Amino acid sequence: MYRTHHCGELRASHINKKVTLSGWVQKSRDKGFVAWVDLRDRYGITQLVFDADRTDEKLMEVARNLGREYVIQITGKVIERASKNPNIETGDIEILVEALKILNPAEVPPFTIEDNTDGGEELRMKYRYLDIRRNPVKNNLIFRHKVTQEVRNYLSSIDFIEIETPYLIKSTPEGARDFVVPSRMNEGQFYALPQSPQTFKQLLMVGGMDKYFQIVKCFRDEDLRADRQPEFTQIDCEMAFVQQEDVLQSFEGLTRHLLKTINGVEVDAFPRMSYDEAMKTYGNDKPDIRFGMKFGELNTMAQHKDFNVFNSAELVVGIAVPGGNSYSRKEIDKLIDWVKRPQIGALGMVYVRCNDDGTYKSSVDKFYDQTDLSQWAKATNAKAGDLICVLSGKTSAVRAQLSALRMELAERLNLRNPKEFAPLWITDFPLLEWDEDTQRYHAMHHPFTAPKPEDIKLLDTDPGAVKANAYDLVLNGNEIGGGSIRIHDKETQSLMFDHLGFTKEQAKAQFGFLMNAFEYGAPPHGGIAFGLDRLVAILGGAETIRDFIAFPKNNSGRDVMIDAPAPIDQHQLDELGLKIK
RNA sequence: GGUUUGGUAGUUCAGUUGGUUAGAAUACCUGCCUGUCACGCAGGGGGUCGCGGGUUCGAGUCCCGUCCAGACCGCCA
Repeated sequence: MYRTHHCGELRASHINKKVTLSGWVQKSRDKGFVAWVDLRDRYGITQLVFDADRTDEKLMEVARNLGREYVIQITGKVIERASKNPNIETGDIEILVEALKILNPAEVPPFTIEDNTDGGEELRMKYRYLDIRRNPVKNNLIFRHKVTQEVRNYLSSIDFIEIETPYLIKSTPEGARDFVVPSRMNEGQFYALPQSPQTFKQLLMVGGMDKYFQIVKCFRDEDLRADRQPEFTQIDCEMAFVQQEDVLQSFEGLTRHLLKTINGVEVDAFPRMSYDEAMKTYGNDKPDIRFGMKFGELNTMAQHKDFNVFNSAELVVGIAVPGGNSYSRKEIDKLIDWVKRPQIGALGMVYVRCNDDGTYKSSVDKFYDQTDLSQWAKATNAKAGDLICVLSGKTSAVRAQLSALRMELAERLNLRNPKEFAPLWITDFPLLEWDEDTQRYHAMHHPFTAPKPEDIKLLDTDPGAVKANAYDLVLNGNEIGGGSIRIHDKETQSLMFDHLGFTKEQAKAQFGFLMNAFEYGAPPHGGIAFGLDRLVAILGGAETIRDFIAFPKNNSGRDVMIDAPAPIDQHQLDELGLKIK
């Protein structure tokens, strides 16, 4: 037997008990007359004591030579500490060791296994198995387990069934790039890994499994970010015989359950906002509504003077920065430089200082008087002491720029409190989106999303104006879930493929199985998928999802621990009938 | 594909205007220490300054190229 107890459970009530513990050497402190060793496992730390008076001389010598991260097993007696440590759970007791066995010695680890490690990101990823021994990483993985367990509990309690769908499926041209897998038995042919189990869950609805969910890996071969991995986990869900309202209610329930059980937070009914309103008010389809700084559109009150920059702009829009009037000229110039960075791309920024005496001082005083500026202040909801930042230009670009500025300023002003949770439904997304590169419309969500019935007539005349029964769930400025009511009849589906530029033959080749299924009694259905990694990170109050993934990939999609991806043998290539150029 | 920041001891970093033998902290090793728990004290070892080229009397420092890593833009139905 390797252990009778774990390293986090012994208390004063165990005094005089003989116990066996196994774990890793966290640290030893040798005072000469006495030496202590902190023994660590997943559950905590227990102090071992070796004492010149009470410990055998040979054992004392072994204890002195233990290195960090040695795996050892000890047997000894639980005794009361002469000086207690109130900072740890087991701080009242220690183990007077009688026998010690080194189960496995260890090299000195490349970084310290402590909460505040000295190791950098890259090194920790290379030795992720050591990183996982550290509390912050370990606790994040346990946290993730709790979240997934609550998801399964809740969805099961309302009759959802978890069903696995295949990983080796077919590549489709729409959407993200696929990861492809060559087939040895079918030379020259390829599977693709799913970007989501979308069509399979719809087929499960046709199959009568009217409430399905799955916690499932999905794969997208696109460039990475701090919150994006090439393989990621979704909580994928679908329901039959439902309208949009049913889906929103069910998954508002799930989200509320998670906030309550995981974070102990009770949230009121989630507010809802149309896509158009979100874009107009926040310049963004995933607004963080924990703070204000709403957009004020200024076209009517800024395009009547000789300021050509504004007069020629499609949109003039501003936000009020709380307390921003205290910024120095230099700080404002820096802000202007910030929005002019290529990543943001604004050509410039007009600002208005809102003085405490109710007057205004702007960078465009040559063109606008106090009356104009006071109207701007009203439109942006600016108070005395604020700073109004105004951008202008093409609508879509300006909204993106001002939205980026809004988030940056909120970050600087500490308005993004990770302990506060502000969920928000965004509804009524456009069905289609114009793509400049390919000069055609693309599905904004995916090609199975149902147009709003009343908008179908617009498909031929004004495709961009057609709205869909599609929705996103936004939490603190992050899209944590998105879904839609799906098309469930063959006619509408083939109409959609038409508008997306598929020929009849292409549609049949790609999605014939789905069109066929729709001929055999497909029920009305819809669903949603949550990004689990991101959801867990946000509930955990962190911004980077890598901290909540046991073995994540780096910025260039590499696993630096196993050094993947890697070339394969010529033999393997030959078997697969592949040739590297 | 683009913009940008970085790469110096095991690790995290400093290194000024180009100038003597490249430093600190921590980790590691040795010794001391009668209750430590971020133990303390004394001492010690440890460097291809990412790589290649160039400018210069002289390059960690300047220039060019390249590799690697991070953040962001494009991309992510």
